[in-house]
Amino acid sequence: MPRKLEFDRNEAVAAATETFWEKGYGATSLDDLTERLGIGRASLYNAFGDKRALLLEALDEYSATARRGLNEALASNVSGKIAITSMLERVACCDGTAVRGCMCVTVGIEINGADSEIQRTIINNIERMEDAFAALIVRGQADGSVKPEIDAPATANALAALVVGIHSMKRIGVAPSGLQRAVAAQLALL
Amino acid sequence: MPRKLEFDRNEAVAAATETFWEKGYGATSLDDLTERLGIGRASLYNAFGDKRALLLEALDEYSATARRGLNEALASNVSGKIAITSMLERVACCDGTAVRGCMCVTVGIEINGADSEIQRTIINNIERMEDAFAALIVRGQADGSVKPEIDAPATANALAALVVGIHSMKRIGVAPSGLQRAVAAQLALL
DNA sequence: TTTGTTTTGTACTAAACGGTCTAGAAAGGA
DNA sequence: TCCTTTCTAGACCGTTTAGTACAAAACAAA
Repeated sequence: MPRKLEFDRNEAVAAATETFWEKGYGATSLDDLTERLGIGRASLYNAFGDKRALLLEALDEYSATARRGLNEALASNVSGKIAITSMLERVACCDGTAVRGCMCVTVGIEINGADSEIQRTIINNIERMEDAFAALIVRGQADGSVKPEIDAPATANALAALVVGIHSMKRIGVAPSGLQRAVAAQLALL
Repeated sequence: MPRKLEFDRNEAVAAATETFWEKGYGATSLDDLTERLGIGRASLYNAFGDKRALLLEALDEYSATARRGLNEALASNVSGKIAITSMLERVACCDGTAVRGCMCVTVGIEINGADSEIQRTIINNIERMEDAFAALIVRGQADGSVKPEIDAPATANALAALVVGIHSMKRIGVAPSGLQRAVAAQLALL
C-alpha cells in the first residue's frame, strides 16, 4: 500500500560500514553518512533509527563477512599451518584500503566499553577468531605441520593478539614490511 | 618582571596526558581539559597554544616515560628471556587504569595518519620498543635463555605487534585471562 | 481518481564544539 | 605609588553536531 524505499537497504548498510570503517564512529558525522549513502537525513532516520543503530547494523554485516572468512579457512583442505599462514598473511596485507585496519578494532578502542552492546559484538568477533586459530593449531598438530608441544588455546590467544596488533599498526601507519616480517617470524615459531 | 603562571606546567601536562589517555583525542573536549587541569580556557591557550599542541606535549611526556621503562629493561642484569617476560607481563596487566591500554595506540588509531607529526611520534615509540625487543632477544640468545635459531629483528616485530594487540584488546574489553595466556604462550615459543 | 500510508527533502532546533576577546587581577621595576 | 607586563576568569563567537518537524511527493489499494 505505501511508498517503497527509494534506496537499497543492504547497499546503504555497506556504504555505512565503509564510512565507519574509515573514520571510526565519533568522527563520522551525519553529513558524512548522508553523502556517502546518497540519501537524506530523514530517510536515514526513518530506515535505521539513529546513528548508533546504523553502526550496529554495519557491525553485524562486518561480523557476518568476517565469520564467512573464518569458515572458509576452517573448511579448506590445506594443512593447519598453511591455513594459519594464509590467514595471517591476509591480515598483514597493506594494499589499498587495507591500511584502515579492522573496523572492530578501531571502533572498539574508541568506544572504550562505554556501550556494552557494541562492545559485546566486537569481543564476540575476536573470540570467534581465537576459536578458529585454536582449531587450526589442533589440526596442524594432527597433520604434523605444527609443533606438538605448544598449548593450542593459549597460542590461539597469542595469534589473535598478534592479528589485532597488526590491524592497529596498519592504521597507525607502521611500515608494512615490519608487519610482514612479524607474521613470518611468528609462523616460524609454530 | 611580570606575573608568574599560577599552576605547575608539568602537573598540567600530566593531567592532560591522563585525560587524552582515557578518552582519546577527539572525544576530549576543552571543558574536559580545563576541568581536569583545574585551569581556565585562557590559561590553557596561553600556556600551550591549542588542544593539538597540548596533545603533542602529552605525547612527549608519555614517550619519555615509556623510553625510561625500556631503558630500565635493557639496563637490568637479568637474562634476555626474563627481561622480555617482565615486559610482556607488565603489558598484560589489567589492574586499575591499565585497562585503558596505551595512549599511543588509542590516539594513533584515531588519528589515522591525518596528522603526520603526531603519527611520527607514535610510530617512533613503537620502533623503539621493537629495537628493545631485538636487543633483548640477542642477549637471550647469548645467555642461552632464548632459542638460537630465531630471527631476532623479525621476532622483535612480532613481539611489538603482540604488545600493541594486547593494549588494543585491553581497551576493547577482552577478558584479562586470555591476554595473560597469550603472553605465556608467546614466551613458551621463544 | 480518491484515499491512506510511508518516504523524502529541507528547514530547523538545541546543544556542544574549539577558539577568541575583554576586563581585570597579580606581580615586579622604577 | 605608579607603570608595564603577563596571567586569569568567564562571556562570547561562529561552526558543527545529532536529531526532529513538516509539508510535499510517491505509491498501492479501493
